[in-house]
Amino acid sequence: MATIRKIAEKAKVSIATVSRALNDDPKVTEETKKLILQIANELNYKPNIVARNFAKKTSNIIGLILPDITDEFFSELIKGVDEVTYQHNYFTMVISSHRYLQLENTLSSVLRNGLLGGLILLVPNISISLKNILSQTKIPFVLISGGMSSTNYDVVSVDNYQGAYDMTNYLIKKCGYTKIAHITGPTDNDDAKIRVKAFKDACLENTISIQKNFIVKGDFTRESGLKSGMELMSMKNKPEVIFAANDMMALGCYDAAFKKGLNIPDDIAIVGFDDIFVSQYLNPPLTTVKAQIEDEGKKAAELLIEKIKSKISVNNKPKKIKIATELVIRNSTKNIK
Amino acid sequence: MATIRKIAEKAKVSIATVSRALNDDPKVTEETKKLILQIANELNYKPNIVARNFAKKTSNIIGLILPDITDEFFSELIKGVDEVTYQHNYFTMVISSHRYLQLENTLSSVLRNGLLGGLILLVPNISISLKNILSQTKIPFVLISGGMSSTNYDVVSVDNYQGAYDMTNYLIKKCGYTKIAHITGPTDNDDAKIRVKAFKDACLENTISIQKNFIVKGDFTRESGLKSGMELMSMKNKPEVIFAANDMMALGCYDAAFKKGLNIPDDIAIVGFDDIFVSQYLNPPLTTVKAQIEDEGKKAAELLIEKIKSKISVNNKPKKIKIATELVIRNSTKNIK
DNA sequence: ATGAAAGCGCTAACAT
DNA sequence: ATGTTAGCGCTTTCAT
Repeated sequence: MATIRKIAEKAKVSIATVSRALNDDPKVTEETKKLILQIANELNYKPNIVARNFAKKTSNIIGLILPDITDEFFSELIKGVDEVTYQHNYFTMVISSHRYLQLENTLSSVLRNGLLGGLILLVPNISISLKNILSQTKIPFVLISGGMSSTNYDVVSVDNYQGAYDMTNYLIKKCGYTKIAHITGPTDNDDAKIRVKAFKDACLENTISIQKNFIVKGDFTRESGLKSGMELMSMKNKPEVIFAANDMMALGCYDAAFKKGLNIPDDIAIVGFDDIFVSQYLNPPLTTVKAQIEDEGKKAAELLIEKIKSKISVNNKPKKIKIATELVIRNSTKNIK
Repeated sequence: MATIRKIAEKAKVSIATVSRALNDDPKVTEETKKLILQIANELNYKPNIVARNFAKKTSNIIGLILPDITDEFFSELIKGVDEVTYQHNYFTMVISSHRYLQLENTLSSVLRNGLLGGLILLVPNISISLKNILSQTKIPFVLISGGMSSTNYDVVSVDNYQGAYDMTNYLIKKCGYTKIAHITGPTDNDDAKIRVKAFKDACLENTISIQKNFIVKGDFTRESGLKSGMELMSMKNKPEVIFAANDMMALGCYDAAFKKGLNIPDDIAIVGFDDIFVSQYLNPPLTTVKAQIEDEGKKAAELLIEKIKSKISVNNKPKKIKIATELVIRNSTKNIK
């Protein structure tokens, strides 16, 4: 395997010059640079990245920590991240926070083993223990998380508020619904929290009163959608439409409607959030909120690399990037005005 | 940041001893080992993996090279791989072979930059140029690929033959269809090739004659499924059932049936291969062939790690692992006997 | 059982 | 503009 030493010998220069030439140092003559590059090419030289990272005490590997679940949009997210890291000559390392190990453990080992030059962290919320760990690390990171609240971190997030707000508004203003239920996500999930908030705000601003029992708890799974959907559909005075905090739960509501023998949208309308692949194929196709997840990955990676490259401006204000959402109107709702 | 040197000082031993203790070398006294471990713990020492890999000229990072497309099962595959690499103290690095760069370029840089200790490679087929590159590398690898033909490589593959054979058999024997069409995948895709082969074999063995124009080319996309489906459904003497080589194309056939005003399965039956998430939600739910993709990832990773750890037995026969498939009977076919 | 020292391939002062 | 050299943190001979 060719090393800079071999190149140096062949070119009759020092390894330092070779290193400089390879790194395009302007202090090297064009002539020698050309020679060295040519020899490197002949020898089919590939720099040893491990040695380089080790010597520079940096790393061009970016970690992407994902929860230990399979989610449809992970591959989109990975793709987005990888696309921009790749363009900047970084590598992407996908790391699951495994069930046996809490996120905290995964993090604290990964943050200090020298492997990573930066970190993108997908978390349901920004907990105290997370803050503790993150406060100890020197490597740049950005969070992907639903809430971007008051933290000091750089975070990119789907614009949950706008998305849920628009949807609720659409339900009220365009469709004319007044009896609107909401199935929430997990209580510790920031995306979910913000979606309820926006839902409530939109109702209030349209002077739609929110029945307490029209807001029921879910956990983002299809099963919980089924369960909560059943609950809602069994009420004597049932809602006209159910806004599930994500599409998977909307799916569960479809199951519930089927069980109840209710027609969508005539007997009960259903909408979701996410626009997962299946949603367009449901019967009827699901009205939902779509976010560009690949874009979220890209934005996170861009922000991270910017942070890495400008270590100076570490005291910049934390950046909060929102990924725009868009309403996808299909046939699970109708105009009842 | 604590290093072995600091630990050595505190423990009043040499760094060599610390290194040994940390690596559980039996030559170190239990006593000193205990002391060193305790100090390491106090200092919150984390080994620098980059330094270790560099010194040992090995790497505990396993590369997983994926094509530059988003596919639903990538995240399952990644999960499977990561689960076992993690258990063996390896990391998983996901690498897309980017569109600008051919797989060959991605590979040849990644194979020699020292970053990876092993490689899992997902490829549509095993081309000559791929063989050329792989023949030059010293790092252990395993392929995930449809065909496992005559190559000298370790490869894990979905059992395409059995899956497609079973499906065809089911169509003939259980349902009683005799006019069966097949939409193939891309011509250079080994999974696709084997599926056609199995389809033909099963027809022949059941003395079902195969009309030439009943085998039409597709490319695994929904659009091609629509196109080929239209073609098939427009024939004066159209097939009773279409076996699409994957679910995405079956989806396209659903679109075609809709356009043609044909009822599934009464006017035309449709089956697929893969069992992607959406298939169960189609109307009617799609009969298809399912493979455990997460398992495929696990198997690939296990095989790779086995290879890495037993560098000696490099001359072993290449292993060929098949991931079992299972028929998922839903309602896009019916008994016409 | 432990220590001394070389070295992995590269970068980055510091000379010249 | 180029060379010399130390050193990144660790493993691994080779001594002892």
